[in-house]
Amino acid sequence: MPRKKYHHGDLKNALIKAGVEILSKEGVEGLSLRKVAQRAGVSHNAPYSHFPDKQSLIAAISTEGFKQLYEELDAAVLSYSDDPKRQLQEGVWAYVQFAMNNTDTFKIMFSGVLEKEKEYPAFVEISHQTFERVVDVVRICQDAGILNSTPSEVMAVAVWGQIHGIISLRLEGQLSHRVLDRLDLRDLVFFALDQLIVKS
Amino acid sequence: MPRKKYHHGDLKNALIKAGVEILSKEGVEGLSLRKVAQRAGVSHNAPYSHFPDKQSLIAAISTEGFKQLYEELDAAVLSYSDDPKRQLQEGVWAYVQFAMNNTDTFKIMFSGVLEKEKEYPAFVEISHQTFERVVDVVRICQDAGILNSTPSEVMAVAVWGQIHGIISLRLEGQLSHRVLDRLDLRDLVFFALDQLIVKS
DNA sequence: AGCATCATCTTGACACTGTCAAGATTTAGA
DNA sequence: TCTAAATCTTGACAGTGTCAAGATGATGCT
Repeated sequence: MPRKKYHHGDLKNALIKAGVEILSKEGVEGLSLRKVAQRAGVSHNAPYSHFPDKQSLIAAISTEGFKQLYEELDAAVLSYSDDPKRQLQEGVWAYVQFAMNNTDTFKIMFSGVLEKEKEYPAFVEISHQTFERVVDVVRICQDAGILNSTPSEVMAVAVWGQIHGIISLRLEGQLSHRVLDRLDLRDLVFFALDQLIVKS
Repeated sequence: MPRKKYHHGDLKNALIKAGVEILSKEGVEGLSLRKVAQRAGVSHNAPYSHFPDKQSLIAAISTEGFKQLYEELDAAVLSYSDDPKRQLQEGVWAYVQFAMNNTDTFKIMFSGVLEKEKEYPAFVEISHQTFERVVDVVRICQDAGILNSTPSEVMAVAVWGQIHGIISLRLEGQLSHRVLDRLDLRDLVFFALDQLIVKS
């Protein structure tokens, strides 16, 4: 494999991977360009050959996160292609699990650090693509009559926002014990989702 | 007023105010202890007489943000005390407006920087209090039959999560133009809220 | 082949950050 | 008034992102 070349071979990806690792071990606070470089075994300025600045590295990490999220979401949805409601539920649950298992990557993906002036087209594309996947599922559920027949994108925002909000509040520690003692996260999310589903 | 005393008189509050100002002018990135101190007209280490570290200042700023949010929420709700649905809608709208008008304060309040090991009791209290206010409104709506009669706290999480998620995605630039071109934010939020309301 | 160009990586420097230690100054309490 | 505490300043340190300049290796042209 491409280890030990002394133009390293595949920095950029090594840097992204190192970033993800630091993120999961030390959290968002501990993520610094210099530590990423050190962990990849290069000097503190090597990253600048591949990323113009720190934000670009973060964008790349976020992009990678979205790719993983997309795949897990897609896999979950495909597993129940004969049952629209189950498809919606398991897709949502995949989203929640991704957030819980990759807390800090998830936070960085939605940390508002991105998209100020710059564009990061790869990031924009995969996040759009992910949203489109949600729209797909919503459309299927609308066709099956378990979601209101509003424009699918609008309904998708309602669904996505619902879940994203709950998981965000959860990660913040903002969810009251009086709630979490009563229901575990899966039940809570499914309850919230049920509120959006038209009663048969 | 307490200006010009040379033990300054009321640093701590001056620091918090300075922090809020920097936050609104330079964003989260631009918020540093030293800049806060400079803006308050004291040396770079003066803040340490009032806050043990930067996180504590952030906690104080967040606490102040929650107080303001609580008041605006409360005022909106009280304005329509004869109409439960309107009460819910305008409360929600106050939440959204606060987020849009105080973008960076809002982000810091929910930035996950808080509540790691330390406690910040004032912050915890006002955020709990705010949540309780939401529960109140939810309970009123349940009594009026426009929200499902589930445990109020659980239903409140569904409502709060819904709105919080949409506004978070909005602040991230994650809301597709295909949605925002069709509906403005108020209509979008109200549509999402309507999905939670039982059809009469 | 040899050579020049270019990408990649290193070294060194700079301003800025959060935080600690020590000292100065003001206020408050006996 | 005198002492102790609270408040604020000065100075230092390691860590940060980023710029500039140089070294090192790979690539491609002749």
